[in-house]
Amino acid sequence: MQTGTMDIVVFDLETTGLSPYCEEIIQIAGMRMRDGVILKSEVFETYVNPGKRISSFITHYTGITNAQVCHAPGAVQALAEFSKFVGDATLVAHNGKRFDMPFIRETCLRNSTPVRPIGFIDSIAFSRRLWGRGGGHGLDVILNRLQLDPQSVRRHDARGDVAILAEAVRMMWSRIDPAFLKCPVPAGAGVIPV
DNA sequence: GCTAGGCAGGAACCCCTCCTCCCCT
Repeated sequence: MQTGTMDIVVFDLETTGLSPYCEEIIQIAGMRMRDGVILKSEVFETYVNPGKRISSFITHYTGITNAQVCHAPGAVQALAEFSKFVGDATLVAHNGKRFDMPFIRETCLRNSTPVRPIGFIDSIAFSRRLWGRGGGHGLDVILNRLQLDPQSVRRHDARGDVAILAEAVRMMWSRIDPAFLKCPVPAGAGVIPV
């Protein structure tokens, strides 16, 4: 993060399943936001070859096929490129504390990839801060609360999810701290390849 | 329309453990 700026990268993973310990990443997308401004030209996106078959359930859920990932880089290369894109920015993902960050951590561990610490914010924290406990904090619930149209993007594709999540984060953040001077919710830490 | 793993947060209770629910693909 540069002095005087709040650089974050909103990101999303698609995977072959829910468990970080036995499933693999198949797509990564990221979008940079600086001081509350979404930099739509500063995007990262790649498919990832999982080294295993994508189940029909996941293809149906995400729209991602085996053909789309078969010539894509593997997780080690894809995560290394993502890490370059991220730089020193703080990562933001929805339910990332339980899903996306463990997926990166465990994927690096399995591949003996050296990692570095990186700041991380779970966007669920913005929702909890704004709307308390009732009603849930799933992405669709939040989009509905913010009157954002989920049909405007391809949901469950990392590129679509990250675009609409970035807008949701921008709106939630601005309702808490319109100046975007610092993160208004507790930030944690995760790891990303060196 | 469909599966399954981990775990935060709350309850009950004074420090842990158990329980339930959430949320991601």
